Amino acid sequence: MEDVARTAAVSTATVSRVLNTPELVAPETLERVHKAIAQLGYRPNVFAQGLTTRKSYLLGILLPDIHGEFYSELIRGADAEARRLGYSLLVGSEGLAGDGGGKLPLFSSNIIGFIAGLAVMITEPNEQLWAQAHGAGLPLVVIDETLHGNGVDRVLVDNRAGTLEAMNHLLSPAFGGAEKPIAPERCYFLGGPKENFDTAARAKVFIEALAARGRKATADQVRYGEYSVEWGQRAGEELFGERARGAGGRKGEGEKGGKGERFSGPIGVLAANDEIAFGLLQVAKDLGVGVPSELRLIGFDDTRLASLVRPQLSSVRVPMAEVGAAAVRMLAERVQEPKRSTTTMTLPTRLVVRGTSG
Amino acid sequence: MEDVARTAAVSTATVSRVLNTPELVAPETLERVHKAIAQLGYRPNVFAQGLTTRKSYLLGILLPDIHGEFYSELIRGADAEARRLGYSLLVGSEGLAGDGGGKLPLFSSNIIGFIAGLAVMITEPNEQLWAQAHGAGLPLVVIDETLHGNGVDRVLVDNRAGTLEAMNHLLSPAFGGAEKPIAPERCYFLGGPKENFDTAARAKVFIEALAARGRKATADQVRYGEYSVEWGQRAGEELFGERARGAGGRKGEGEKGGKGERFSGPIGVLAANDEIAFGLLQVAKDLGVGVPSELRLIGFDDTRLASLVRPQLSSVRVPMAEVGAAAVRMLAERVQEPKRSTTTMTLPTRLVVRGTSG
DNA sequence: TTTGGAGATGTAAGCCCTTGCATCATCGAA
DNA sequence: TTCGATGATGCAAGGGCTTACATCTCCAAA
Repeated sequence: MEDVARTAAVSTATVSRVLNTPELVAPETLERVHKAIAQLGYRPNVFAQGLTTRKSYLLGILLPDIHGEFYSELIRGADAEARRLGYSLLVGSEGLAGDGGGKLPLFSSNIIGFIAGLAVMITEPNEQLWAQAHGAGLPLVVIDETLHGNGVDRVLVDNRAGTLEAMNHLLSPAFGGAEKPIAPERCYFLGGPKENFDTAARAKVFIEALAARGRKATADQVRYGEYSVEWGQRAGEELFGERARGAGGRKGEGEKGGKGERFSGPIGVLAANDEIAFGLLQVAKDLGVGVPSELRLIGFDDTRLASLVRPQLSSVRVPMAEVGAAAVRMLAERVQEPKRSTTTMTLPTRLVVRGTSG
Repeated sequence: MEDVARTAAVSTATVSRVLNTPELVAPETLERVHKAIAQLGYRPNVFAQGLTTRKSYLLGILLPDIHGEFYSELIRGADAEARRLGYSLLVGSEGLAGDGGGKLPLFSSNIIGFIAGLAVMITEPNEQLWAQAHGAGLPLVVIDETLHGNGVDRVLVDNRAGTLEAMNHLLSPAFGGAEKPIAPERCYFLGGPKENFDTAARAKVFIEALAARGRKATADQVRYGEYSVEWGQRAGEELFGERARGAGGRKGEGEKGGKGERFSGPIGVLAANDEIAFGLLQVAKDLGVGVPSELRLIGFDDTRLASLVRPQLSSVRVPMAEVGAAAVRMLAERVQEPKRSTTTMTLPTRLVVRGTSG
């Protein structure tokens, strides 16, 4: 910087001003300094800058995982917004941390000091992280969980509306009566992990929707597993296995409702994400179960997967990119204005009807 | 830091030593200082640290995209290795940058100064980036391209071996003669973008493999598109559309080899990645093309997708996580020892045979 | 007893910027 | 002509840490 100053015959203060507040510098000086900078290839030292300004343009985002369409899209939205606002985004994930033995910090402490704020999507309770970050006085935004009271900015997804819409689609006569509704006792919910916030919220609404039609959901109807294709497949095998047996198929032990059940009407399944639905769909096809004639299936998230499979998957659209973007935006606002009152933002969901639900 | 020093009745230098070179500090002092640190909740200022040590524990990795199993896995491997080595990883991508209008830097210049080194996987030539990063004197590792001569550390994937193995599998009698080989003129290569390094390398070997069997590959047999399911689908429709027409199907214009060709034996397809293969497979099923009886299909990368679809996809395994890890490792080594001679590392590939290739 | 060296700690310079305040030149208004 | 604004620039004080070098203790060897 001194070299630049000397070359341009100004003081280092002026060089700094050229970079930070050019409107305070005389035009010809500006040009001279710019020339010197270019000529010497000068790049300001970000550490020194950080040291004096105590500002950082790095935001962090912590996700349960980075795999899959869902998180990719979320990251994309978050990153785009961060760039737009002049920040960079550092992505960490539990999945990544876990590789090292489960005890690694989600961000190495090396990095935490660089970060101006942190958006956290920890879908299962994680008090330790919470305490650590909150204790460090780091601006925080929580994605998609309602934990921790109201002392924090939050971005939520309207699980209720989306699930309700899906259930209505399965359980109610369609407009004009073109489709027959599914009987409440023939509806299933295939969740992710039971403790997962989204799964819990969606299961709750599923149960309520059945209750509203006078059916108390059995444990059988609400199944928990994980957010994976494999679990969807397993669940499908169980489900269709049971029904096949029930219909007088193999083993001949009609322990479930007796023969003929399979053909007494289609079953309806709401999956907690598209991966689960995908797995289920695959098994259905393998077993020759007609979709949507015998199985009406709705996924969740409306990831790319939904339109890639055949028949295309009906799914509750969750605006993943917007979630990421909103989180970053809120975070940036809080970073710039640490004492503004906390906000909660709820993003809408909506059912996208495709082939698997008739 | 001064507070800590005062509390522990030592100088700031000793506090610093406690943190950086504890072996130089007397045990009881060590304990006293640690206690003071804990009590005061002291956290060193990373900017000041960076300013004095001129070291950073941030590595960057630049990818064409972050979507999809391939890059997720690559990132996972890179991140795990970075953590293991005490670094953190910052991920950037062309896809992300593109969101902002295509002209955004892949990393905002805010951040570039924080980074100790950069791993770049730019699958298509990008001189500008190259010049920028290299000019800044930033340690660099190039992933999966052979551009830029030998002046750089590189991580490569053995496209040749994998492609060759796949082609042998398609074109040669299987061990024991259980499977019939595909005729060379009935083999197709479905590439990604023509300029893409990997696609180019694989296409080259594909052509060579045919040549070795006396068949000069036609433009028809080597098709370029993009690395997407959609392109796989489109390619499939073209391919089977042609053959159906050729077989005297619709339109009746036998412009391709006359009727009966469809049944004169199966065709073989090598896709440049699993997504393309997935799209093709889907269309094949839609059109009632038997797999593997009429279509023998091999994908590339062996992503999770390959074992999720039915029938499961034969695919050339590319060790994605290892590629990421190797890149980070090389980068860290170069950061620590800037003038060591450059290395090129080639990671092995191998064919994983599953249902789609018989 | 003296002395050299090892071990522990302190002193202070330096890393590279930003920015409040001081200085200086210029110019229009009184 | 003088004076107060105004605009442009310089001066220098930090900001929090690391580390070469200096200092001081203590102990073993001479």
